[in-house]
Amino acid sequence: MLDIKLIREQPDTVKRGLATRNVDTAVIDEVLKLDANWRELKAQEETQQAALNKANKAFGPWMGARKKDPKAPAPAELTQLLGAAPTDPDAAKAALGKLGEQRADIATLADKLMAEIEQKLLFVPNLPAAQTPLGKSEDDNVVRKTWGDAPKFAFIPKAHWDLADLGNEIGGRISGSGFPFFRGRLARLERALITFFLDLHTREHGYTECWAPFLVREETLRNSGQLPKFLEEMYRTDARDDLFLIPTAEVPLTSIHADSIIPDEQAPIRYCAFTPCFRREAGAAGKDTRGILRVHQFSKVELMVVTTPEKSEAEHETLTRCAERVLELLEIPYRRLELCTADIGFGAARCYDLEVWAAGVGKWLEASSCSIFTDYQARRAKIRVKDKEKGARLAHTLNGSGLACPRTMIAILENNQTAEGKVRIPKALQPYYGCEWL
RNA sequence: GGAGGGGUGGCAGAGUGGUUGAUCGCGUCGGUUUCGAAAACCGAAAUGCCGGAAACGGCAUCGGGGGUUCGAAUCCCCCCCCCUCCGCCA
Repeated sequence: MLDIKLIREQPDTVKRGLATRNVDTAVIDEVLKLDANWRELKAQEETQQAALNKANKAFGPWMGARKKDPKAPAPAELTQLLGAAPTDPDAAKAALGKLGEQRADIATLADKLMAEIEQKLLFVPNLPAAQTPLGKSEDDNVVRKTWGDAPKFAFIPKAHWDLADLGNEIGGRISGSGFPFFRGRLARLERALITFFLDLHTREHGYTECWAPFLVREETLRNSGQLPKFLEEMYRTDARDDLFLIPTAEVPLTSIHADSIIPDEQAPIRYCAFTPCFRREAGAAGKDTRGILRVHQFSKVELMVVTTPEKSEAEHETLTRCAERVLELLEIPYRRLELCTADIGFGAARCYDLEVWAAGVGKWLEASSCSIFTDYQARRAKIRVKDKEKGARLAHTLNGSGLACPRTMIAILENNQTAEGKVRIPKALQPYYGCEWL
């Protein structure tokens, strides 16, 4: 969520930023209007409340005094608030009750306005960082680096669906399209990849391994920004439980420190977790659907970091490097794309996509997305850091895939194939897979 | 699923309708003392929102939401979480 104070103080900056993301900035003016209204009502409410509090505080002692002397005069606070000295406690009660109702009416209005403001802000994405390149569409993303060489073949390389049995028919029968069913070699390869990813990040990159729930509450998805905006993308259980299947481990990981304050010296806190990811892909029907290019359930090892605003920018690079390292060890050619303002994710301020080269389909495929959210998620999830001099302030969060299995698997299959249709397992993965050839 | 017990400040733990933002202890920070430290003593210390240049003032917060009341940490209702026992089950 964006900072309401920033919207108040620098509405034009906010609008400019949002405009670069192709967001209709009218919402900012609506929020400003509601906010001005809200503040006025809130001030009224609090003034009234302050007066009532004073009067009520004096009430008890008055009752006590009347026990000794039934003629004890009403305290000044009461007289002042009511305009005249009340004759007896019951009259005072009635009068105070009326004033209390008036206050409650104002409070109800104020609360309604605030709810409206929040409802609007929940649909407003983060502001892009200054470094994020301006752009109108994904075509304006910028290639920041390229690693490795695309393999050369003396034959026409096959697509992954022609190299191994993806089990799409079986999966389709038991769950529907977009649910591959691996048996034998690919199942083992999937497991090898997951273990390899986790071992690398926990042993060499300093991430704490997590095993998180795959079903979460609505509130948890709100914390990390998937809800309320992306409801259509989410699998949801029925009303008995009303839980959501996570679209990424980012969701449970981001909420680990929700509603809490972390001492600065503990930052950065780095987590990684394997989870399956569930996505309805509601808007993407028919696009890149062959093989396992786009599926409803896939495995992913996610990296997630909570840190201070001071350290977050450097951490973004570190995190991205951790993901790139996986690709380098697996000898997969990749490029780092910096997403432009039109293409960065909802909560992100800045984002690198790592795309792997897949020789069979002849495309760059997104295998990782490394984002810095600045305080956007932290504000929703109420994650703060605290330092003696700087006091408490919102934390910064980051996350990135390290990596997603299907796209990594596609690259391995397609890039390492031989003329005979065999696939060589990358050296670093061989101990995990158990042999050199698939 | 059934029965019971709990959720209070960084931790621990009082408080059952009226100056309680909340006793005491531990921990933390500052000071006195000391060559230095420990101990002792004195003192400080929550978060959010609104107003203010600031000092500061106001409001809110005792798991969350609603209610009763002039007034709620304290009474009532709903929800969530944790613990114990029973049942069921991988």
